[in-house]
Amino acid sequence: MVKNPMISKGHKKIEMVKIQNKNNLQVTFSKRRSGLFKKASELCTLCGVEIAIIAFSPAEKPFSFGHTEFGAIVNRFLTNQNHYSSLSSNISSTSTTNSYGQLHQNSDHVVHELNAQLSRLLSELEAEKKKGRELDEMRKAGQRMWWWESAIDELMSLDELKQFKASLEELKNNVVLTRQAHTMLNNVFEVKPNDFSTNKFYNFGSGHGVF
Amino acid sequence: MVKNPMISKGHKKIEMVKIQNKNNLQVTFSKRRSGLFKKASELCTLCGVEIAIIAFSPAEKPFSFGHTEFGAIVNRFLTNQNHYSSLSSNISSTSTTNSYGQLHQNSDHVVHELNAQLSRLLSELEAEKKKGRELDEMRKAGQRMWWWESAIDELMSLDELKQFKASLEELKNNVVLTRQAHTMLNNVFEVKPNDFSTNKFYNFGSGHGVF
DNA sequence: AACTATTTATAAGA
DNA sequence: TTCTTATAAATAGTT
Repeated sequence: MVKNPMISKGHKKIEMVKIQNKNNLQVTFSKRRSGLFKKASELCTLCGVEIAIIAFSPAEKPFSFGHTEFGAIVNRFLTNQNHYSSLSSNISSTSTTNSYGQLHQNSDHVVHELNAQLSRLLSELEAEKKKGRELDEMRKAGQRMWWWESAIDELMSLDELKQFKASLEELKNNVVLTRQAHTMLNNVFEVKPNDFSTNKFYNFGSGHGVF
Repeated sequence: MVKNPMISKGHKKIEMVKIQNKNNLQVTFSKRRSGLFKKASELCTLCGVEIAIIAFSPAEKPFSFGHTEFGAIVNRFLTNQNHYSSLSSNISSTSTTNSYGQLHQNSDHVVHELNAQLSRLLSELEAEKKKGRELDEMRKAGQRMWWWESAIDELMSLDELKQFKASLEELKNNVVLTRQAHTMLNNVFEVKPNDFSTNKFYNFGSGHGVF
């Protein structure tokens, strides 16, 4: 439309193939990740829905968009496995700091995310009142932000989850059990779906530590 | 078609608040979800990174964007628990029908639980990528599509995971064990982080079924 | 990090 | 639902 001596200073359409130049790739990732999270935030606000995103950067660093409880569930699971002190303290003390640190570097998007946070807070609070427990835990932990954008320290606990699973496999394959234990193991490993609401062995419906 | 040359038929800037009109909200959700997933797809292609998204529609229906392995890992986990016939078949055949009802009944918890699932699965995915084996299996299995967009039937197996976990808790609390079993159970429930690479009990590094 | 030409997304209407 | 189109928003290349 505008014709002047400085033609085509704007961008060109880019081919949809992996960017080879490392620097361009990093810049594009940052820009587009920000754009993606902004879009997600807007969609959450406009439609009142839940969205969670995990994106692994070219440097394999995980970035996420979502609810604070996202990582807290994993934390709670690990806590239930009796190593609360080593993991939970680490998570709660570092995630908040890192979240804010990263967020300050992206004030434009913080505005959007906080807007989404605020608009959703009211309706979220109502739902939480009915439930109560988990959100109270989060509040006590001081994690009051709804939306965050940061590397996910919590995900680094994957190794523990893998080890837990491996332990279960070993248990299944090798343990010598009493008859009672054998029955229970059968329940564990050959459980049938949709038939447990009245079975006392499976009534752990506290709402905590689902997995 | 054009009927009036310059009348404002185009869109207007919209306020970033929740849309009240149900119909508009649904339309906007669909459009923007598509846009979000497209952006994610482009980011994946351009930067060669992994991204996964879960978005819950206004009707609490889960939509996801991610790698095909996303759901495959869940199935693999369940399969490894030796109830393949009862669970996997159920998942593939009935979850589509039954799952939505379950979601409606426990949407709050499901959101949190799915988030936890997502975090684990993506971490798992990251681990798998480094090893490469699972990806190769998927390719050989003919699942060559990178990206998909659909309701997540695989995640509807969450109830089974909960029951599995509950069973483990019961086992931990009540089983009468041999010394060997007791040792193994201690390993399972009191496992210490980052200390298992040399422990034979935890050497299941086949690349399969990490969690 | 900021700028801007251009592409892309999308709100409203058909 | 899908298509169209005016306009808003995102962004590639540059400074």
